[in-house]
Amino acid sequence: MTKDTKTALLDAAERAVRSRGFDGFSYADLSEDVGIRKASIHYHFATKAELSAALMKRYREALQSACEEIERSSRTAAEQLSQIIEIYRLAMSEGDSLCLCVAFIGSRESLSPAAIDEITSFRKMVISVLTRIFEKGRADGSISSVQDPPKEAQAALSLMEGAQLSARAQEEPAVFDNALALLLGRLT
Amino acid sequence: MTKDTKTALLDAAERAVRSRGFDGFSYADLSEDVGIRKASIHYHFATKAELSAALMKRYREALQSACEEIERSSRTAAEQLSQIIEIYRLAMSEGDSLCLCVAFIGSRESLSPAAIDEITSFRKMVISVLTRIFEKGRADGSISSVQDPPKEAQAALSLMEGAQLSARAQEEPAVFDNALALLLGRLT
DNA sequence: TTAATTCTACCTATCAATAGGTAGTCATGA
DNA sequence: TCATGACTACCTATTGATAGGTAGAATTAA
Repeated sequence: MTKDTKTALLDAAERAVRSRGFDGFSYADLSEDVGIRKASIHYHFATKAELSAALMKRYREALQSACEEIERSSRTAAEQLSQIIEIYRLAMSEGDSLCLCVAFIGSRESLSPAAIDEITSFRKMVISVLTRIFEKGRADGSISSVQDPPKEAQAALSLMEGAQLSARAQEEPAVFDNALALLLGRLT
Repeated sequence: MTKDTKTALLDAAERAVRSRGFDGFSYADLSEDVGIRKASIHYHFATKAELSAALMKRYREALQSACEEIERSSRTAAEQLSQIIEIYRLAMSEGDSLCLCVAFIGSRESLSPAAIDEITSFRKMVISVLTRIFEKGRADGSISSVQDPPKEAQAALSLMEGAQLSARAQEEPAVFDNALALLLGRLT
C-alpha cells in the first residue's frame, strides 16, 4: 500500500503541475486529492523539491520507454513521428493540460537543481529520438524535404510544445492540430 | 512621478512574470524592486488580479503598435515576418525570459477573467497579423510554399513560443535560432 | 515460539515565514 | 486646503516544514 500512496501523490502532483504550474499547487491540495494529511506527505517526499525531481524523473522514464517502443515497432519514420505527435496531443488533454516538461519550464526559477537536471536529460532524450527519426525520414523518404535533422528535431519539439501552449491559451484543442498541420502534411 | 511609480511597478512585475511566472512573485518582491512599501503598491493596483490584467493590456497594446509599424513600413512579407521573429527573439532575452503571454498561460488557472480576456485578444491580434503576412508572402513570393495562411500563422506563433520555451529549458539562446532555422529558410 | 525491537505509514499540533490585503496617518506640492 | 502618494502598523489565511507520537506489521534473537 506504500507504493500506492506514493504513486497517488505523484499522480495528483503531476495533474496539478500540468494544469496549474509548480508554484500553483500546495501540499494542502495534494492532501485533499489523495486523502492523507498534509504532514504525512512529507513522509513520502520530504520536500517539495524532492517531489518535483521525482515527478520529472518518472515522466522522463515513461516517455523514454514510449519512445523506445515507437522506434522499435514502427516501420517508417513518418509513422514514428506521428506517434510522437500523438503523445503530445494526448498530453494536452482537452486543452487544459501541458506536457510536464513545458509546465515545469515556466516555473524554472522555483525548481531544485535535481529537477532541472531531469528536465535537461528529458530534452536531450527527446531531441535525439527526433533527430534519429528525421534522419530515417530522409533515408526512407517518408518525410519530405528533410535537410538538417537536428534542426528539424529542435523545430518539431518547439512546435509541439508551443502548440500545446496555444491550444491552452485559446481553450481549443483543435488549435494544436492546426499548428501541426504543416508538419503532418510532410509525412507520407 | 505617479506615472513613473506605476510604470516602474508594471516593469518590475513584467520582468517577474516573464522569468518566474505569475505565481512565482509577490508584492514583497515588487516592493523591493521598486523601492516602495508593499502596502503602497495597493494604491496603484488594488489587487494582484488587477495588476496582471493591466500588465497584459500594456503588453498587447505595445505589440499591436509594433505590428502595425512593421506592416506599414516593411516592403515584403519576408521582411515583416523576420521582424516579428526578431521581437520574439528579443523577448527571450538571454534565454531567461519568456514572452509575457507564454508566461501567463502556464499560470492560467490563477488569472482573473480580465487577464484571460487580454490574452485572448492578444493572440487574436497576433494570429491575424501573421495570417496577413503569409497571405502577402504567397502573393509577393517572398515566403516559399505557402498553402494555408491561417494554419501557417498558427504554426509560426506556436513555433516562436515553443522555441522560447526550448531555449529557456536548454539555457541556450541559440536553440531559439535553430528551431526557427527552417522557417527563416523559406524567406527570400 | 515468543519476546524485544525496529520499521512503516500515518496522525495531531504547531512552527516561522510569507501571501495578499486593509485601515488609518502623514507629507507635499499645486 | 486638499488631493495625491506614500507611510506605519496591522490582519487573516496559507505556505512548506517540523516535532512528537501511535497502531500495527515485519524482523530479529534467545
